[in-house]
Amino acid sequence: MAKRADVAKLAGVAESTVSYALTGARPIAEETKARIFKAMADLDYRPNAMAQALRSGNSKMIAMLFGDQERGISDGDLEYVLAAANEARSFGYHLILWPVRRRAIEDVVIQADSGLLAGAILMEVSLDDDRVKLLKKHGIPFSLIGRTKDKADTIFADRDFEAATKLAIRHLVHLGHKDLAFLSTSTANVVEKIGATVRAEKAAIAAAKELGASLSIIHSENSIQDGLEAAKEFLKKHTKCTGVVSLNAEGLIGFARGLQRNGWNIAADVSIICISTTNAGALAFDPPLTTVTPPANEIGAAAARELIRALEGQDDNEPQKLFVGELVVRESTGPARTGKLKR
Amino acid sequence: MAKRADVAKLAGVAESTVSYALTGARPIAEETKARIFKAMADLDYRPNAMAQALRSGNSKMIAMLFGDQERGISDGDLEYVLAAANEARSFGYHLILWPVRRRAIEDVVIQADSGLLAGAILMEVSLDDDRVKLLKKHGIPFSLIGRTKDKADTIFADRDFEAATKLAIRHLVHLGHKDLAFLSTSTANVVEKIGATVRAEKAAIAAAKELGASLSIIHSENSIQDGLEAAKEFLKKHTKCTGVVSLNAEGLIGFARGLQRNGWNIAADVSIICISTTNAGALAFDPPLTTVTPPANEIGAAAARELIRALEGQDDNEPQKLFVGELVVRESTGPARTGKLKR
DNA sequence: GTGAAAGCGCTAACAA
DNA sequence: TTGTTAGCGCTTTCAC
Repeated sequence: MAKRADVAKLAGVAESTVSYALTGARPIAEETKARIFKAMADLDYRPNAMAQALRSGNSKMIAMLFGDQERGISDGDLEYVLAAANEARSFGYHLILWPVRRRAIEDVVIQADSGLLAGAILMEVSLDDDRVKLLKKHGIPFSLIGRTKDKADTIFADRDFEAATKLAIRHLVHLGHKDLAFLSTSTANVVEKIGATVRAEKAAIAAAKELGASLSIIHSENSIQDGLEAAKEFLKKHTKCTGVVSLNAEGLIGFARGLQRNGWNIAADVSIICISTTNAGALAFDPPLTTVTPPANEIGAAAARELIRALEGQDDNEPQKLFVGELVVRESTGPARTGKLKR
Repeated sequence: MAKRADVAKLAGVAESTVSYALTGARPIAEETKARIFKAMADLDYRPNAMAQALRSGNSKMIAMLFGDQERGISDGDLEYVLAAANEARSFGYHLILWPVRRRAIEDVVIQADSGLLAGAILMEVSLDDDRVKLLKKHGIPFSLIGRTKDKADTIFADRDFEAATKLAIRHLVHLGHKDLAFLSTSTANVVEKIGATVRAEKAAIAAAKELGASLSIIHSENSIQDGLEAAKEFLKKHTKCTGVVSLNAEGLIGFARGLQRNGWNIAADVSIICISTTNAGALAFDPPLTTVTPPANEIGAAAARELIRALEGQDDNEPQKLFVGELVVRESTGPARTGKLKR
């Protein structure tokens, strides 16, 4: 593989001149530049990435910290990761996918200290996240998908749960629904509270109040089995609710199934809208699910982009961005029932 | 950040001695070694990864080439990727997630030439894959998830479609099914034939023959909509079939829905088994789907492991591995119906 | 059992 | 506008 020195020799210039021609950090005579580029092409020259990284101190690698072990992986996750990888590539950066248990973050710190990592992106951020503290303490640049409670000096891309939830609730209210339920994971006994859960619930309560609807909270783990249980609870205590907003995607599969098994008709008897499933997941439902779809692409891309901008010392950044997502009306929502259940 | 020279000075030895203490490539007096490690600990020393890579010519980075744009991403994909990333980490390697259109592979070659990449893992391999040829031509080490037609000198981890399909068909035959259908994507007009499609269909035909069942092939794109169409075709032409084996995961959602809408009872009227969905996907079905689940974890890990072994010149490798997957009997299969349909 | 020194390929301060 | 040179931090050959 040809190197800088070979190019310089062939072009009849100094090695540094080749460097400057490449970076443009110094004016080079057009004619010289042409000779240099010709030489590079002739030799099929590729700058050595490791040498550049060593010399410049920037590896152009960012790690995407993926906490699998804890709560399993969900359909949507890949979209965030790919979006971040794509965005990183477009800036000449590379995304290292790093599966890491919450407690094994030290490993990442070590690799950052070793110069391998320029920065990191964290997913599944909890409101009071030890990992964030550790990265801050070690001065490792990072961005979040999600956000902590204290968000000063933090780069993040997260969902605007206030707006997303309001979009969902307003859709139902416009359809004439007055009594709503909100299906979500409980945060009561969890030490590491995920921001999404806490914020979405708070936002749902506020939006319902503002839009003049009643709201019952149904807490249930995000699994099909637990969703079935939640349906039982709903059938016992919340039958006057005609509209359900769900933050649980997996759980909603069980929840809807539970209602259907009891003879309920989705849309006709009860409207259901999910604010956290992918479009593919929504279409797998029968009937297809109305959603406020998380803009995973935009969020993943923003997390990568803003981290890279910070790494490069850009000043035109918007380090804290919120994304709402789009209301996609499919067939699981309809006008509030007025008479009896259709069962 | 402390470097080798600092450690050497503190331990009162030469820089090279520190290196040898670390690699063990040369005998070092126990007492010296102890002093060195003490110094490293005191200074919280981390070897510089970039310097090591530059000097040794091994970046310890492997790229996972993820061809998104073409056929969309599916639920199971993340599992392969994470497994590979995990396995790579356990060898001290890093997995770069590289979203790349089929035609943009040159980009990867460039980065390999630049010393950034030690090797690559390819997914969604077609029987006659240009990318494989290109990587071979450029001498870039790689492994495949899937395999090409000509598999000489190629490292791969793939599914054993013969065995997996036979497992599925045998399960049905044991339940008394004699007339089966196989649901899969057509390969007729596709230039880049994905190995899975071709091999699974061939294997299904062979297994049915061997086990004494008839087999109708139903070709349908792998989408819910096309699955619904396939169900119509099934209801028109294949009503004597009592068992269906599907290679399409997404498409099967539509297919099953189409049958159910027509009053068919899954399991009672027709048994359905899928050989390509995740366990999570199987549970989202109603009734839960019997599957021969692809061992994505094992396959992803093997692809990474064998590539790394080859990179390190190990000789105890098994570069070509096939994985069957496990038959998980859930509720979508049952004894073949004898009398009328239950509709 | 240990040390000295050359150099991997590139960048940037200094010099002209 | 261009050239010279000193390293970035590590490995490894050669020498003792």
